[in-house]
Amino acid sequence: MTVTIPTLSSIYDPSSTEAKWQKYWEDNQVYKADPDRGGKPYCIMIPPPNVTGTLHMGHAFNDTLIDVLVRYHRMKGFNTLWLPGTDHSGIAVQAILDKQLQAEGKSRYDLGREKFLERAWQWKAQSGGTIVNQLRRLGVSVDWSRERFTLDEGLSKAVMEAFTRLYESGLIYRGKYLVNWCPATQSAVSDLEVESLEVNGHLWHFRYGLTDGSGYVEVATTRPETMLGDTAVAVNPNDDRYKHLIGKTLTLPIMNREIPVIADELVDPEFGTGCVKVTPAHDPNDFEMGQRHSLPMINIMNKDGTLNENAGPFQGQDRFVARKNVVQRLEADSVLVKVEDYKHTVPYSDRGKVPIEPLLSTQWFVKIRPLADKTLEFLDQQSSPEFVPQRWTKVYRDWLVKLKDWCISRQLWWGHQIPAWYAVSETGGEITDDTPFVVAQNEAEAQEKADLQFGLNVKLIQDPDVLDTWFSSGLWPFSTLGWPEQTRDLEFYYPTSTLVTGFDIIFFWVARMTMMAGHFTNQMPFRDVYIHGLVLDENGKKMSKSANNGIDPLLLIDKYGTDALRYTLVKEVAGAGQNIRLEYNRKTDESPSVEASRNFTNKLWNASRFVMMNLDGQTPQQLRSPFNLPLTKGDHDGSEALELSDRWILSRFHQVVKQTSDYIDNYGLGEAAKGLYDFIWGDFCDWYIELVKSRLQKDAAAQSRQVARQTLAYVLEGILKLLHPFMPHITEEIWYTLTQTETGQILGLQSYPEAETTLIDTQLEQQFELLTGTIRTIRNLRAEADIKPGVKVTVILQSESDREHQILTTGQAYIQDLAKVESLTITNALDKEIEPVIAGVVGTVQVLIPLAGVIDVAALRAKLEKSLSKVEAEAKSLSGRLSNPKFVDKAPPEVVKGAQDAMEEAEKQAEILRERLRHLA
RNA sequence: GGGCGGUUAGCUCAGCGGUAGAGCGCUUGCCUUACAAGCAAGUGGCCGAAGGUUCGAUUCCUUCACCGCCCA
Repeated sequence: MTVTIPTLSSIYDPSSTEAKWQKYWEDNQVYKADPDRGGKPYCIMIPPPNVTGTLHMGHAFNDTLIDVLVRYHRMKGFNTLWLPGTDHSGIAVQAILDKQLQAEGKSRYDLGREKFLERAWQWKAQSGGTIVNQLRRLGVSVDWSRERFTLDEGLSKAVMEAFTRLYESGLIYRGKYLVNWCPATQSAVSDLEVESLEVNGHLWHFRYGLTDGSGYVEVATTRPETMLGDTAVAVNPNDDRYKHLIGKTLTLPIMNREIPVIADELVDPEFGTGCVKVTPAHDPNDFEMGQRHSLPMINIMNKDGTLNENAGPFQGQDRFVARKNVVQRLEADSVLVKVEDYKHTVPYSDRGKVPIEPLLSTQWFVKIRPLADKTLEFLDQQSSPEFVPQRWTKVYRDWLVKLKDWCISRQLWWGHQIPAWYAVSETGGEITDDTPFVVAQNEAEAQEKADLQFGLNVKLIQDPDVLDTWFSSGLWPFSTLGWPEQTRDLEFYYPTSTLVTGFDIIFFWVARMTMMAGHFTNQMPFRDVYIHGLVLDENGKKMSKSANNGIDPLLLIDKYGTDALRYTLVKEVAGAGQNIRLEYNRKTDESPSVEASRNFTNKLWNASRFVMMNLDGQTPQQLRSPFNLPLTKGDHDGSEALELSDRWILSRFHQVVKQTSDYIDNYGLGEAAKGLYDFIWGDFCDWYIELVKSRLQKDAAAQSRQVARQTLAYVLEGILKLLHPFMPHITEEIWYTLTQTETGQILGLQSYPEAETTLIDTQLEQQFELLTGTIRTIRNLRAEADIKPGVKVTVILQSESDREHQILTTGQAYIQDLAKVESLTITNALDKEIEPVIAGVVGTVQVLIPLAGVIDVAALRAKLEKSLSKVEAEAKSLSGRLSNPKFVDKAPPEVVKGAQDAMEEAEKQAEILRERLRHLA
């Protein structure tokens, strides 16, 4: 059977190729994992994007890095699973739906919970696939058969299980505490969903009179309306100014409530007047003081941010309207002392974009210390998980140390409804703070429990609230594998290998996963955490919806191809998890850096095209390797047919194989990508292919020609494998064409190249550098002398060194070929002076090109003088160093030797250049 | 206020004890039939500032300046 390798078109077109392979991989379930196939497990869970979101650059970056790791490990023989999925993102989705309803003049309460959720699922079905489909365009090698969603049946079961278990072990409780209330979404939010913003506000000072009429105290606040809920004024117990007031009472203006003066260490005597008003139901610090001193907690606010019946005359007013009115009233009552401009930070709701209101309400909490402490034990005693780069460990650790209880209830409908059922018949049909409840995994179980506890047929109502989305995301690494069932997947793939994520999500997600995993699985959910930076816009600014400065990855994919975008993102990531900046022109949607990667794909394409054109229709398998591995010393099994350039490229290739694996194994993905770029473009295309061209001509020696073809095919196939994790589509396409493989053979499932150290010859590589250096010098001279590219020249190479002489002789055909040299003389000494001549030097080789025509003597002299001064400066610096006895004594011998060699060479070069200048005179 | 990161060629960034690199840009030649999305040859930097350690500092330490991020 003869298969012929077709020629490729001269320009690579990514769009059709990428679509073709994406479809093929998915249709044929190429990346479906099977725990029973054996091998060592390698598993990564996707950081689940919001189900209704769209793909942004952050996803493209994150998923590309993961895909490189996953594809690499798969090719390295690991039993690999990359599991895709999405989360339901409670607040974000509900906000969108509420907005839609608002546009229709309705609210979710008009619809009712059931209808609302129907609508939510509809919307998820309709727009929810968007991001997943966009994900496909990145060419990710995920196992689609295992795709998960946080509201799936399985994951919901995991959530119920986790909740009930935590509750039963006393780690979840319901209680009345101050929470961060977002009046816009009308839900409690966690500490993390609060963002502190600096604002230019005011500090209002007013007086509270002593009840006994003996004077007054002055307090200051940035939120005057809260005075309506004041239940004390506090001073520092050591503050001599106010000691005598402790225990007395004040009359609260407007409300005419008698409130005590209390002493508390928390009060900073230096701040303001040293007296602070205490509003326990509306301020975190005051709340603590209120608890310490058993103060009444008066809530003056409704959930929508308006004041309630406890606000007296201001009932029904919005909090900001009330603020103005309260101030006006205080002024009218002559208790307002002054108003200062005051810069301070105000907590804002991340989602709702309005100021947070600390509000006293009954919520569900996770008792965090036991969970955090256990996680800290893993970190401190087992260094688990391991952070890359290491410095993030401290950020993670510090956060766990100071972590407080986690409010997990959200006053939303879209999410996992809290599995608590209230015996409302006990409290007149209403859920109150005191209504007894049972926690169970489902209603039937709850009824059973309740019947036992409260008597038969007690009327139950499930808690209307849902859980924080991060509660379910915290279970993601194991719930996706089937937990709480002991599934085969869980047994084999858990704990996962690496978590790849941005530093912005360490607190939100990473810590929650480690805490949940520590508690439920008694181990950390991943071995490593690979933290990467953010993709910044062309001005170095964080991309955000509000700044509207996002760069659409799909636009760049359309323009340059997925592989080009992927390669750009990976290449830039070098270094220690820094942010990367993406060059971008908003007017033209062009990106110079992605374009550079696109050019690289085209280079690879054309190099492959060249190779294939010269294989006479043979595949690499048919051609076989140019040698038989393993090569052992003294073996002559075909390797003697290898020419210098063959041995050189094979050495370089295996060097790069080693380097690439070393880098990837240590999360140096950017370095690996750049190394491949340099090898492919520099070594393979610029040198090897150029060197081999003459051997591929029809009239070349048959054996030499065959070995060149074998080497080309061998190295090209290796390149495709090495590059595949970074650029999966183009490499798959070329490999498919090159190997004329049987159906079902996929490059992504081939073995990654292993470094063959017997083929690495650093000495040979060094020698080769003299040849390339010589070629460069001749080219330089030609360019300087303005010799047309087509014109062949005569060159004399003179060196006293036997070593150099020998290398030049071995490679003389290369020099003649690549430097367009007609007649090449290699000599130890010049027997007669040749003039006119242009000259240069490389190593200690004198390079001479005699010219029949006129030479621009002045230009040549300038050039020689420039080279000379450079070389002299180098020689001087080196000799200075070498004449310093301290250097010779203390520096490592190889450094001293290196300096000596370099000085000798520099001096020799200087001598040659001076000689040439003399001749010019 | 506390912590972290950055400051290297015109631009975007590597390098991090032995005297500086890439891509893009720029200059000059080339349609040398794999590639003009290319080839070849060039140009371009007292490596933010000042001290210190060292035979030697862009690289390590200290201080400072500026930019950015996180936490209060």
